[in-house]
Amino acid sequence: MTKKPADPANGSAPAARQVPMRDFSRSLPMSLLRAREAVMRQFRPSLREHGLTEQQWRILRALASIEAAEVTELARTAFLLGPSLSRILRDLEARNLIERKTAKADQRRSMVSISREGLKLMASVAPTSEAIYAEITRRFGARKLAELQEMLGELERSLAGLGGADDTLADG
Amino acid sequence: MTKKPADPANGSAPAARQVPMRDFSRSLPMSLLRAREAVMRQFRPSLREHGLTEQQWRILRALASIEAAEVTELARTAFLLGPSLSRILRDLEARNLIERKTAKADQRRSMVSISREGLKLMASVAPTSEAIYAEITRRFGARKLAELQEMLGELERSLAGLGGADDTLADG
DNA sequence: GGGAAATGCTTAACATGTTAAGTGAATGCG
DNA sequence: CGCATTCACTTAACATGTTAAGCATTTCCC
Repeated sequence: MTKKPADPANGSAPAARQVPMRDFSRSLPMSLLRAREAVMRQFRPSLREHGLTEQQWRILRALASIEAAEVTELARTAFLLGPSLSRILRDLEARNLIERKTAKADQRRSMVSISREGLKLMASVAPTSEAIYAEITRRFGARKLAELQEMLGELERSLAGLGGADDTLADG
Repeated sequence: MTKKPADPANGSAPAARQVPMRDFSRSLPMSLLRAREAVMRQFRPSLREHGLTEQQWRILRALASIEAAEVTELARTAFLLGPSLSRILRDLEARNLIERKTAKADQRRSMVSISREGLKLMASVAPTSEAIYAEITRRFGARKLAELQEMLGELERSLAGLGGADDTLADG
């Protein structure tokens, strides 16, 4: 199998490269996607055993660290879009893992917090999760991991304010 | 509002950190997700104007560079799961952007290739796409970009063979 | 005060991610 | 040959991503 398509030294390229574009497999989005998938592949089975998806786990973690939050704030913290979060909160509430109550001062807002049961679930998942993270750190190297995170942060910052079209977000 | 929750210097932390775990916002999956989103945010509007999703674009690019491929090979190249690819190919075929024909030697396999119309569409999208990529490269720095991609590749390799549970993939 | 605009959240609609099951075709092997 | 197994791909079912509407509530401002 060891087949290497799109070899630039190919004397008679059999029809490839019909549109002028950089090599597909080396695009930044692909690199990021593949790397992330390699990481998440490690966590998914453990989460699944506890009946949690990656996003549900993100929400519980976010809630456990900030006590209570409005939906919009939670969306920003867990990096989820409003509609996704809305659905997930509905399900987590039905499973009694979170609690909601509308704010007194502003009927539009609802405060979300993790329930006692949610905390118990977290406590049962956290050890495995931390162990996996430790193994990843060990394999890749703690220093390199820190460097990588730094670069990812820089990339994010360098693209901030290059808004993707019609948006006027700019945030606060 | 420049609010910084989970401040470690907070004299009377109001209930946070109820489960022992590293800081949520600094997890590797989150960093990768945020970085990728920052990048994709740049491309999506342009793709959308041409009626393409990110994944559809990936498939067209993959096909344009390798001429024709079996579905499974295409899934690996475009980094998509079988079911996703199956759906997308159905739609792309209905839009006459790709062509399919079952292999003679093995009726199970189907060979997929990009159509003339698909190539035209690609040609109309590629310039904008390349320009966006160039701007990203300019902002972040070409050298740093190469470094980042190298690290991402290393991360992926260092986690290969740490299979996510019951799998016996190991591939070839 | 009162209506237009903004805000916070939810629903809707369509596309993909993820896992499991299904279908038809090819292979292995007794 | 016959049949269980494997293989390539598709369908199905549920969850999330993404964009656009919808619905209260609140704020702005005359």
